[in-house]
Amino acid sequence: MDRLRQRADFLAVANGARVNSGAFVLQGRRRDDNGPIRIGFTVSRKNGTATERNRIRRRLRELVKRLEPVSMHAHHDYVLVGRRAALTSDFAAMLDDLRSAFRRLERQATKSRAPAATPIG
RNA sequence: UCAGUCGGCCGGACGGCCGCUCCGGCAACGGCCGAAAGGCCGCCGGGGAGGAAAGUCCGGGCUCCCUUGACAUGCGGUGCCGGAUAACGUCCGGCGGGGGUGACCCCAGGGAAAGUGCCACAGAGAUCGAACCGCUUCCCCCACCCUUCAUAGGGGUGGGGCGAGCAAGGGUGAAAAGGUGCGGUAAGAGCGCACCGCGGCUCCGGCAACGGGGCCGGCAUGGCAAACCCCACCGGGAGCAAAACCGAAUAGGGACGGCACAGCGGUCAGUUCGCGCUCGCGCGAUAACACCGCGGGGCGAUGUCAGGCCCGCCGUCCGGGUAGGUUGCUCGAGGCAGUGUGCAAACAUUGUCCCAGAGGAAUGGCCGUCACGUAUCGUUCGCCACAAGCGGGCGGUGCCCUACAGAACCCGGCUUACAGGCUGGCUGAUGAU
RNA sequence: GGCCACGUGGCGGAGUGGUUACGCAGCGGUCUGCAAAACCGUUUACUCCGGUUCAAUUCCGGACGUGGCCU
Repeated sequence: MDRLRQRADFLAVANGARVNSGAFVLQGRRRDDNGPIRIGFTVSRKNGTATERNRIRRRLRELVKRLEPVSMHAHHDYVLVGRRAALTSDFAAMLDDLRSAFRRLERQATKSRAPAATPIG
């Protein structure tokens, strides 16, 4: 699993499907190549000072690490947008939220996109 | 003991599980790629946020641009004196002014007798000083009183007017032209005197800012320069998203080659071709270059008008350059300890250490134990006759489970934020000896 | 990360060392059968903390906030 680093990639994922949750927003997009899963994190200036933003991003990163890899699909890009609630929310509860968010994202993707784009993995 | 003041330092500790990043090792082991050199993953060892990393307010290094140097002008900054420093608006020592009983704190603290400007309202007057009320007085007029039997005359008191003198007092104001006291005068006034203040000259101390003394001047010179300005000193501009190297895709530029000939109308055309017949006339068609007219798209900071310039497709090569990558990137005016010089800031020297280098951005996530703090409950001890109250110890529980805050090229400062704790000097008050 | 600019009523927006215009909005009134429009009156402000000055929204320093540019 790679990290998303280019600005263009982030913008592309932002146009894909999205799912809101209490502490974060999950965005996802299928890529048309054979690369690995890539995930990026976005925490904007509105969420607090640099220290608080760092902490939000680290907790989100830890969530993804703990997540079962089955939840994510190969050659997809994902972006987690941090919210201020991620600073103080209970860690186990956030993990459950992330699992359900991935399931909802998958349903949304199959529904909104052309039927040819069947989920893989 | 209480209150205060000025510094210095720290800013959780230990452990478990799972991770991130950089450097080194791959001599050994496992896996993958590769013909090999070797690379990657696992593995082993080590490093991994701050006192402010912050604000970006100053000063440097470094890089590019410009001048390719010096001076002047302009613009910006600094501003008691001396020192420290690579430099500074920083720091240290001193001077002056202000505040505090004191330790100590605060001050952009050069020039207002070079010039210009401003000083609202109020007030008579706000800057080559002034005279509203007022004070004094010569003369004139009026009223009353005294003198006289009465008038005149004379004297007195009060009021008014003109002129002269004055600036004490009142009033206005942030500020009114030295202040206080005594003398002096018609009333007053530096008019005279003493002290204080101010200015000039001079002597002494000090590198200097400045301080102390003497003599002289009767006093002139209101404030604002964080208003313009004058004087002295300093400063070229931009910033690591600087800059250097490598370098896709797309568009565009240049060269070469190939393919096309491509807006419409006219001229070209008294041409050429075809047809007809009354045989020199009629009808129809007529390419390119070039020229003319009309028109389409694009271009100049904008609008209108006029004018100008440019205009197709494919391939190969060349140069610039974007995304992206690599470098810049951490050994430095470096930290710690000792010694010496100096009141100090600091400097010199010796020894020792290597101490973050990320790049949508690592240094973490989840827990446990302990310490600290705080709230509350229980218990116990001291002060007290008891109670209440105050203070302390122990235990349980809850909260915070730590404040402010996250390197982004690197240093020296300043400023701002900060739970809690440790520690040193000094001052005042009170008590005891 | 770096470099700039700006903070004036509820909103927009001038201005200046001496009691802050103007427009819209709000409130009250006149007019009207009731409204609208018009007219009259009226409430509300210089981001905060220090300094200079007799006096600061203005000048100086600091803090906080907002916006823009390089990317």
